[in-house]
Amino acid sequence: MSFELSELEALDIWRRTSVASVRRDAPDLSARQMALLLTVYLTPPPHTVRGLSDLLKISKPAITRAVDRLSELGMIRRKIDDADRRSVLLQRTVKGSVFLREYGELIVAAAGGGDDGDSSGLPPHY
Amino acid sequence: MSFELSELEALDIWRRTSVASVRRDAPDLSARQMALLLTVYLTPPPHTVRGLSDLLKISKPAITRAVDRLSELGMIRRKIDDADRRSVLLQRTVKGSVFLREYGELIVAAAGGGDDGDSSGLPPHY
DNA sequence: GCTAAAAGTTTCGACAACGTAATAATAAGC
DNA sequence: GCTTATTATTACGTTGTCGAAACTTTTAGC
Repeated sequence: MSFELSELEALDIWRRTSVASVRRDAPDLSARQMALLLTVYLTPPPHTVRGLSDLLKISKPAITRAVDRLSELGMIRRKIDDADRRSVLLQRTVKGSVFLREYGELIVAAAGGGDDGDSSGLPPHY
Repeated sequence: MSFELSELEALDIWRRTSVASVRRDAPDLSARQMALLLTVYLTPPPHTVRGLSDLLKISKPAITRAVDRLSELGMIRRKIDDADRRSVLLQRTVKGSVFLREYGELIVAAAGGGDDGDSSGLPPHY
């Protein structure tokens, strides 16, 4: 039962974070794009299209498109690997760091704040 | 500094969950769709298009489209409000409950499991 | 060097989602 | 009851994304 509660709590933190992010007018990233972005920022390099394709079990063109999108948003950068010029290394950017830092703050606020305060972005009757 | 670590930990849990969900071939929901779905399931009804539009600060057509998509996936259901037949009440479905229950399990696993085991879906070299 | 393999991207037709504006359908004001 | 307001959806033109297959560039095999 405490396991049950824990799942519900986890989902509710996820909800508060998602709602706060959407309300902030943050870019409407898909689950794939978010998973890719987080992987590039939080796991050790190098990050290649092929590697991410295997990790996320998504086709390479889908990775290319996600990188296209995240590049347009300035959150990721392509760099040709000098050691193997077929490969493209995916690198972090300042803008992406800022975005994820703020996202982390949202999660922490959603987890720590509980249901008090205004941090959840919910109207009073909720 | 512990605050810093907490944010990083939070983001890493988010990463493991997102990666696991994508690898599972779960539907590639956008942040908006996920926020809408979680709100319908975790906050008290009634849930209307108008209400969600205000809550998420998104246009009503965008809500309608998100509901269209989630309805196609069988995760949500429309029901006309008998008290005010202009309004549409958004209701849960079995399929949506199952999806979110499993999602909650993914979060709990990502948070509790740490970096041991195979639950993160990461290849050995990560 | 020449062929085969590998890494990424592009192309294709099809579908999904955007914001704004226009349109049903219903309720409220008086 | 007739007008006005409200709720939700549809129409529109544009842009983003999909999987599968074709293509480009570079490396590896020998």
